[in-house]
Amino acid sequence: MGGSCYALQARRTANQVARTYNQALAHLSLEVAQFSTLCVIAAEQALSVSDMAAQLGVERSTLVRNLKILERDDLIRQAGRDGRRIVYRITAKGSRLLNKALPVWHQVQAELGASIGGVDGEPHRALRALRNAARQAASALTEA
Amino acid sequence: MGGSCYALQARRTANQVARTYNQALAHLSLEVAQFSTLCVIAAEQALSVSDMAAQLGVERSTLVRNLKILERDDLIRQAGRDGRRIVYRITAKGSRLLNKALPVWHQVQAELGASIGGVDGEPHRALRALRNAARQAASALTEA
DNA sequence: ATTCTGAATGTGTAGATACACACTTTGCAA
DNA sequence: TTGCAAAGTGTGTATCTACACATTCAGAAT
Repeated sequence: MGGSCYALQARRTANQVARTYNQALAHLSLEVAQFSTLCVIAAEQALSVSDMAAQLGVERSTLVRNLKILERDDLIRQAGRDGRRIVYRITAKGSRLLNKALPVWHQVQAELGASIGGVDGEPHRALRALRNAARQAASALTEA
Repeated sequence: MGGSCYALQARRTANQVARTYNQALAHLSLEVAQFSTLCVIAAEQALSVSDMAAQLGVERSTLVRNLKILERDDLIRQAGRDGRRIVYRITAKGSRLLNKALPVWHQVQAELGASIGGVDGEPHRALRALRNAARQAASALTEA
């Protein structure tokens, strides 16, 4: 019964996938959540914290704590404010780390893709579909 | 680039799905992770903590902390040891809460299923495929 | 100029996650 | 019987997550 819960299935999958990346990235003392955040900041889109949170799919307050850790480790820094917006930029140290992490990330991506075997974008589609369904369901349930 | 990361996609999806369930369960002060754990214990399979952890797809040490919270809230209790194994059982309070949570859970499941639209088991298959791929990839990368 | 509204960010608190390490018990082997 | 290896469980530490609430600031209305 509980085993068919979408939340449990999704969490199990996310945990296992994250563990796979984290094991590969461990020697760099970098977790995949931090890697993703670094990638967004390195893209130099000058996003606000709120926009980054939306792009990463995490709560804004969650991202604030994660950014503090990256800043503490000197991987990113605040690059002034754009009005109320705070813009972060990647540091030289962050760029070096990201450059070391990228080939590792590519390797895991390739390994995962190979294990899945099917079309490359297929899991992405399934995940996005489930995510969107969850958003819709949340709205539907809130109204009721 | 980072946006195509399987880990990010899986995490975003898991977070969004969990949020949907959690919002629906909020009035019971129950989170979906706790709900899943309660379901496993209510099944009365007399599992060890390690086996439960495997079934739930979380680290054993993670489950230990989660069980402590359920025990603190008087929803489960230790039902003696079977050799080295510790067996937990659901309490009367836990059963009452679970009975209140089940219809909510069913509603969210139904809402999610409707939003997905396709065959019911389809997201489960996609999630399981990705999970297994991650396990395989982890093994492959560890050997290398 | 003052007030007010809303946007953007930060904090308190609490749970979820996991790696590394430590402890306890069991069963087997010398 | 004693010692040891493995199974099972617990703890230290750190990160990730998010809701509720607080704070700060820009721009608009009066």
